[in-house]
Amino acid sequence: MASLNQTRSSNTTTKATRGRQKIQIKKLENESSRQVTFSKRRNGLFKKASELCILCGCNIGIIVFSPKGKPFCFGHPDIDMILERYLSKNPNHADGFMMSGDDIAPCLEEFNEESRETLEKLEEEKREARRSKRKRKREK
Amino acid sequence: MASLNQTRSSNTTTKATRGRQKIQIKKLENESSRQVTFSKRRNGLFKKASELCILCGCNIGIIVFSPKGKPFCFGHPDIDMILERYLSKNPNHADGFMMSGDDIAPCLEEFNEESRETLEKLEEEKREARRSKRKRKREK
DNA sequence: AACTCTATCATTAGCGT
DNA sequence: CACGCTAATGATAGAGT
Repeated sequence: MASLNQTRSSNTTTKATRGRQKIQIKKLENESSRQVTFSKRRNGLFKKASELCILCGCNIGIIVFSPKGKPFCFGHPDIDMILERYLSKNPNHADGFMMSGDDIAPCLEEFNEESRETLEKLEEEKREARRSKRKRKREK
Repeated sequence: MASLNQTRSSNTTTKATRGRQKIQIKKLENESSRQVTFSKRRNGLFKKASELCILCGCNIGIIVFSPKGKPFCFGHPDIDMILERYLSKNPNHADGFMMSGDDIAPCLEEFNEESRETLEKLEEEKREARRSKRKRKREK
């Protein structure tokens, strides 16, 4: 049974599209693609939130200010209940788990190429390690 | 070139794992798997939010109350700024775009098997239509 | 600007540790 | 209970309409 894995090798067959391409997580400078991405990903985010609510029976509130400053909200059961509950429970915002966006990804302002590249190199190494591990496993 | 698509037919080769399985978006009744899913998906949600912030330069605040009532927050630049901005801009919560979780997916309480199945049948038909369309295209 | 489409990348269900 | 893994599902970049 011949390996058919690396068919699609190239040049004669033209693909319909290049499909999804990998992107860097950095500010989109092109105005219109930023707008498109904003819509798509905002929808994706709200969908994820909705699934989490249903799967785990939890309550979630999300407020998004678009680049232009327009607010978009998601809430289950509804955003105001979430806010009330949050504000009454955390009058001084003391307890509970708190995460700033900067914890996961560097802040926009402080973001620099070097640290991004370092992070990516690490991720790529991880993927590579995984790949070769899988390969070795198959060869056993 | 023989079709290799339906290899993996079965019984001799044992896979390491069954991999990710499709699930219904309905409340997880098993306590521990609900807890695991909650952690995983909450992290996923925060990551998505963080990427959206960076890509589009927008501000996002998220408040999640776990099934047990513990609050988890995400905020860029930080949750309190988002809340202040939201509350001052929308003192009576009138303008802006608002979405309840129920708009995307049926509310937990009102969720019934029948409507879920209907929705799924529709999705499946959509997928099927897409598949056959693709096939026809290939045959041209 | 909101849709569709496809190829590709990213997330995660179900197990093990 | 938080992590690691693999195979699968799910999200989406880029292009077209």
